[in-house]
Amino acid sequence: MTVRTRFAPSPTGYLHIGGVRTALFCWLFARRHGGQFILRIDDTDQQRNVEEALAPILHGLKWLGIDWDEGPEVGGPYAPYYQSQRLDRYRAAVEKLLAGGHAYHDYATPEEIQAERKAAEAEKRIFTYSRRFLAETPADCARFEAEGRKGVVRLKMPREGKLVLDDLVRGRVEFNWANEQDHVVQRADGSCLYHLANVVDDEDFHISHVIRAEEHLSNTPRQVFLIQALGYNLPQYAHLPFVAEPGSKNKLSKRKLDKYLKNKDFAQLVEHGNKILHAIGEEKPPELLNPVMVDFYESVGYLPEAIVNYLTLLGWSWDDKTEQFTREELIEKFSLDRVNKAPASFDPKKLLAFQLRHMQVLPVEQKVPLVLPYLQKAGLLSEQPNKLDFGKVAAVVRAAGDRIKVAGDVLDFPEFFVSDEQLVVDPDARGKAFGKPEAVDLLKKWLEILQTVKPFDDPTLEKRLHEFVAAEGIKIGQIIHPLRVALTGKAVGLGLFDTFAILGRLVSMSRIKRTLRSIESMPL
RNA sequence: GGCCCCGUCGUCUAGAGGCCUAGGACACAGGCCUUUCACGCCUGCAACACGGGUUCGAAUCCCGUCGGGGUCACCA
Repeated sequence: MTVRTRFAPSPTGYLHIGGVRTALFCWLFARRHGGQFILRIDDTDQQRNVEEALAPILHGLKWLGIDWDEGPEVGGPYAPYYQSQRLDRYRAAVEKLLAGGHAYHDYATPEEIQAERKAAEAEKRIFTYSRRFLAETPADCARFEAEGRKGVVRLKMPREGKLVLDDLVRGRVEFNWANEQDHVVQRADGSCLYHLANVVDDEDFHISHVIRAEEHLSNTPRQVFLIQALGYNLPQYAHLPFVAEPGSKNKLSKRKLDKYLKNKDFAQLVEHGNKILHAIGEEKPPELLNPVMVDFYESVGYLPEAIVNYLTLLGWSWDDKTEQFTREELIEKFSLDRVNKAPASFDPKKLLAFQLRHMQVLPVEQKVPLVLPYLQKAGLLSEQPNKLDFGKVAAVVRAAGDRIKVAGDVLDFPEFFVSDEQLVVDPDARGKAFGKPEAVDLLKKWLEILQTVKPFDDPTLEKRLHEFVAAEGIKIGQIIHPLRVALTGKAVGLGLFDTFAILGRLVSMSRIKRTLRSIESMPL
């Protein structure tokens, strides 16, 4: 049997982190078994512009490398893949249901149904529709319609027996048919409902494995009924636990950002992203700067590999120690029977840890293009960088090493890309570094030496500074800290000798001189 | 509330009757390295929800309790 899985987003304008996780598992499973992954668009009942609301979702999936074999943009043998274009299929299914006696026209008003439901609740018994407005013949229909009633089509659900389902992640699950309602499949206006559409499409697309979020588990009986009534093939089901809020078991939701911000780790994540977006002038309104959407991670410079790796490990594991996987390894190793049943809460700190690991394996040449756009958007690098610019960026990236965790972190080091005049000096750092009386004197002496350092590179500079320190009988910190502040305006940064080498002799010396002048004109 | 699902360190998880005085990772604390920061290294803290069974033996099987979540639409 060919494995065919599908992800069926509805066009909401953004890609939710929990949604991608589901898509990822579907994709991984299909790839693992050499099958197909299908993207279907659940756009029934969609008022807004579908293409517009779909674009960010497709973009997000592509960014993560989750490619689809059939669906929007690529088409496929069972097109169309938009539900809004398949309405005739659903209507045909309704006719078949009616013809087979598995559904009936019903003329009860929503209020009448509601009243029955209330009554059942009051008597503490399971609500079962009386079917008193059921119409099985054209004559019945005509009679109700003459009363001005509008008809819907309801499923004639079984009222006894049970459904036994073998779910690929949850194992055996049982439902009593008596608890199921006569669900509506076609509205009074003739349009069809999701569950019907869903089942028809899965059949039409030959979906072999329905892998979806746990919230659909309770919907499964009615879908199974539909499948059986229509004579379709029953797919295998796998209900995934959902991604939960940080530190809780509640489903992660994009609307509760305010609440999540009270979580320290989450607040830190947003703050980190905010800083980067601010620097590149792409600040977003708070509702769009939302780490619940994958777009956030792309815009601050996370690696898709890291997100994929982290998300896969959220609910799935390979063994008791391996955590870092490449995409290929994931495809090779993924299986549904190692998917956990309990919801897993999203941990921003751990995501960052995965990000670091994936950054660490990238050579400098691969990090440079990642980092370039951030420098350009921040106005620190020309749109058409020359060879020299590339060299400098590469040098900064190399020297920064693990300090650049996400691509946007390169903006922590603007000192290498601004002129002396533009250099921002942190007053605290300045005060601390030059508070010692000997600092100015040492800086002046070192400036003399600097002129003669040849070649002006890391090892030579280091050697000369150590000699200087020995000759002066000082501790290395006494000179290193003032120097760093003079060169970068900050107390923290790259290694001092890297800083010298990247800045070059000219800039280094001018920044030291500038600092000396500033101390003289504006003592501490 | 009915139905369904779930319940191992703060978090992600390993664990399919003895390998468990419960392992790994992130986080946290302390230390080391060091030129600041990041990285790295070492050490520590820390969990089988509870109660009954079954068994020579249970985190693992059964029952119950409690707790958490999902779902109950002419939404998807």
